[in-house]
Amino acid sequence: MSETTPEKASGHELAKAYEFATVESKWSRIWQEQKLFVATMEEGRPAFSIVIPPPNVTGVLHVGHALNNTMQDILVRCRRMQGYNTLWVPGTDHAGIATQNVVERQLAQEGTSRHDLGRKQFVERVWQWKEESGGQIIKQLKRLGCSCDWDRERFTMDAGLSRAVREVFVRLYDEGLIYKGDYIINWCPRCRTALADLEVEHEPTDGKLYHIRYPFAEGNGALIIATTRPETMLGDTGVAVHPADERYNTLPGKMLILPLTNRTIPLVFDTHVEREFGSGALKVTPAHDLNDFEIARRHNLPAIKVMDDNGVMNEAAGPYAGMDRFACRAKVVADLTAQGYIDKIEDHQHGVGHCYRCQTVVEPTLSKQWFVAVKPLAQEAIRAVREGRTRILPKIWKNTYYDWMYNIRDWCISRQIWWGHQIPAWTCQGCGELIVARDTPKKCPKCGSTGLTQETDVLDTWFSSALWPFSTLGWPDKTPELAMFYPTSVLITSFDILFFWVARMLMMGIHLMGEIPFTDVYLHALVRDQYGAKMSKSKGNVLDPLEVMDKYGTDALRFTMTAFAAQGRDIRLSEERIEGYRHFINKIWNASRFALLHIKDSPPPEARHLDPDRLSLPHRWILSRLSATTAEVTRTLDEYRFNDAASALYQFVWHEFCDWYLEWIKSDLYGDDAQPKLAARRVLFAVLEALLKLLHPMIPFVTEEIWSVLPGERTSIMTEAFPTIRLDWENGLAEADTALFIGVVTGIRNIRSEMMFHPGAEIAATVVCHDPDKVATLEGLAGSIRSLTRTGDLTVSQKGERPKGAASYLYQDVEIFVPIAGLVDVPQEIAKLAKEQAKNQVQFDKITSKLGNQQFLANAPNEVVAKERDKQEMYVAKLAKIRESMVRLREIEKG
RNA sequence: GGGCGGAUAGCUCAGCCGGGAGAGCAUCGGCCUUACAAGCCGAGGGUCACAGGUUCGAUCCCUGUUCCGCCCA
Repeated sequence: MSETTPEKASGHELAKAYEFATVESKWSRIWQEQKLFVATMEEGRPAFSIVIPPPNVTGVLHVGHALNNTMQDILVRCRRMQGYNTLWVPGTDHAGIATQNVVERQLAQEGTSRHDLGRKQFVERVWQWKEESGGQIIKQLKRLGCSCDWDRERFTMDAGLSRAVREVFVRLYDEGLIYKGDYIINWCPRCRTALADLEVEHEPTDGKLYHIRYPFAEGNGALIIATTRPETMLGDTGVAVHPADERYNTLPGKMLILPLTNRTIPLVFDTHVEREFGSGALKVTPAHDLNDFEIARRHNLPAIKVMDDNGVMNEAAGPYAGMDRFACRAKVVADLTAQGYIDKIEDHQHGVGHCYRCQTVVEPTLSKQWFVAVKPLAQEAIRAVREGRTRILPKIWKNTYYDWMYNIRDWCISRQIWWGHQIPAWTCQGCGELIVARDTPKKCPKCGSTGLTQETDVLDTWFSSALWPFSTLGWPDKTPELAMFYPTSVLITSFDILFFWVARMLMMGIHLMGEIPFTDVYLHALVRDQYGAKMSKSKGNVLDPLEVMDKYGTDALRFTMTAFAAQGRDIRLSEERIEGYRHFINKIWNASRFALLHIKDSPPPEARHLDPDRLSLPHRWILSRLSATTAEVTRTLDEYRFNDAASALYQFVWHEFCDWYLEWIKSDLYGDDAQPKLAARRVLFAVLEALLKLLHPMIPFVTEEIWSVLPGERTSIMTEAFPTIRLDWENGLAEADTALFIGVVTGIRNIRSEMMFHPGAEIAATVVCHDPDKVATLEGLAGSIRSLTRTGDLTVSQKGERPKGAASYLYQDVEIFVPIAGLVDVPQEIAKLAKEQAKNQVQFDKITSKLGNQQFLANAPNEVVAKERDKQEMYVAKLAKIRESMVRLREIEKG
């Protein structure tokens, strides 16, 4: 890269206001045209890789994506600048149910349906939709500035990934880890598909608890069972009680009559019955409840399905056949009441499962489905985390991960929809043989029949996402990409898909690659609105990142996200915060404009050759701060403490570089003295370059724009080396001297402000300090102090008395006086000092009693004790000064 | 029912291995000072939820309580 960018502004000037819109679109285009995001694969360089958590192809960018991808981009841009071979793989997820729903809604509007179209045409139609309107989010990620290698964009249904899916399916089937079986699964009657346990959301719902009388088949009396779903009783094949329950232990072998059906069902004893719930007797509906299914298995009870795939009662429900499940519930209750079987009905709150895609109440149903036996895979995945081969961060999530992994149940992976990877299994019409194969078989290997029908179900979308870290790198082929970039360096995602995705990637990666898919997992918070509510369109509290970018600029959004990325559970975002950080972007812009006024004729400095020993205090200080800030940014980013990195930079740029350094060196920059002027220009230039580079990963657009107009031949700032720590620049003495300087300047300004001097008015000031070193330092800085405080006469001395009629300020042991002829309100000054005295006395007493405590002296570390002694000394000096001043003031008061 | 997290300035949140309570925003006062009013200068504001305990010393560690949020069943 040696060419300069064609859009380079002329004359090294920046527009008066930062116009983010044009700048952002310009750089987005140039970065992509120049292929600056394309992964490098050079020998001898360390590798850094991330796979993007693939957003749904139906998705549009929301603030969660903005947060997630900003974090990834920061790391990727930073590592790229640090010289790593860097790859960030982008892509989208086919989102089976969600996408199918979108297209089905379209069809409904056109007055047709997927069934009218047929499977083949429907799937074509979905592809068409995907090509035309899917993947909007990719454009939006580009707008966010994400430096993904866009040439490697993947889709979970593309040819390569589909091949990987088939390969995995066949391998796991051959290993006996995938099987087909009858089992209770969660059924969504609206989507008409099975769901995995994870895809069911339990919501507390107000319902009723129905206590129903089941009469004994022989003799009088009845058992009372309690249920929240009375309609399922039509499928009851038994009643269970706990074997140790004294209420029922005299009843072995009894039969009961199931009301409304007159079926006779047995009473069984099972230790899984909760004795405290209801009457302690449980109706057993094996075809519509997971626990009942397991009880039934233990007692050989049959299963009767009473509902069809639409949630409508079937023939087995007898007279209730054809009724919707909820209508049936009402009718069953009415009939039971009429026939005297209802004991009582109570209000009851319980968790009801809803489909995570459409919120329909899920029905547990007995069904033939495909499953992954995940237990053996989970064991390996647990071990990888236990042994620290994969780190889960923040570590509070480790236990959640273990809990889930230890209690994991087989994963239902078949879905009765059309959009997805059709299961590579065929049934022979001739002999009934089940064939699972990578390539579509021509004939049955057993009987030779060509009458093969493929399984109609498709796989859970998460099955393909679980392969993402290696399928996107070309697996099952052995590619150079896999060799260089697998395992990936870090996965950054939100904690809510720890189970859905992270855990499954770990299982699949370890099993199929023999190696973990990523060394770090960083789980970040969910973004909520300013009141802590989850953002949702129905609540209308959505902050649309696209609107935010239009209004405040992408960098403002990105910096806000970075500043908010603290490790925690949620982030409350409000527009004011974004606005606040837009000001920061603007501040950088303006500071750069100022710098450019002074460096526009300068050649870029060789930072390496800056020798702090030959520079004056402001330069020694800012270089020291620059190195410290570089260290802080580097360290915090290594630890994923994005917010700390952001605040370190915010503090440095605004409050150190702008507020102090720039103001401080103005006298040199505007002065006539050539040597200090040149030094100021060189250091200013070097520091500006460094801070732009430090900021670039967080706010790429504004930094690139400014970079491009700096003097000298410029290529993209992206290709520059990230600043490194300069221990030779770090200078504790310069920092201490500057703290003193700032303390004194602030003191004088404080008096000016308190005494209501006009900001333009010139004043005189006297600074008194017993410490000769400090006096010497301050004398050397007198010129700067005067110009930053508009002071004409400034006296610095080791000994001095409080001038008559002067306002005062105390910075540590430094006394500052500003004479105010006749303006000083003596009683008010005395009151001020009294307050100050009280405050300091409290601190002094605290320290003194601490130092008088033998236990403290014996137990506290020496450095803590020494620190306390220093503080005590400082307070002694400070209190002496206050007393002295008060004496003088009292004398004046008396006249 | 089991588990996890949170409670710190008006708001949103930092606060590492226990050693003088911080930031941003908001507020108040003064300024269009030649990079920036999207700015500058100055100021005020906290019983670190509550009650115990450990310790020379607790916002921090331990126990309990209250409230809020989340996950799993």
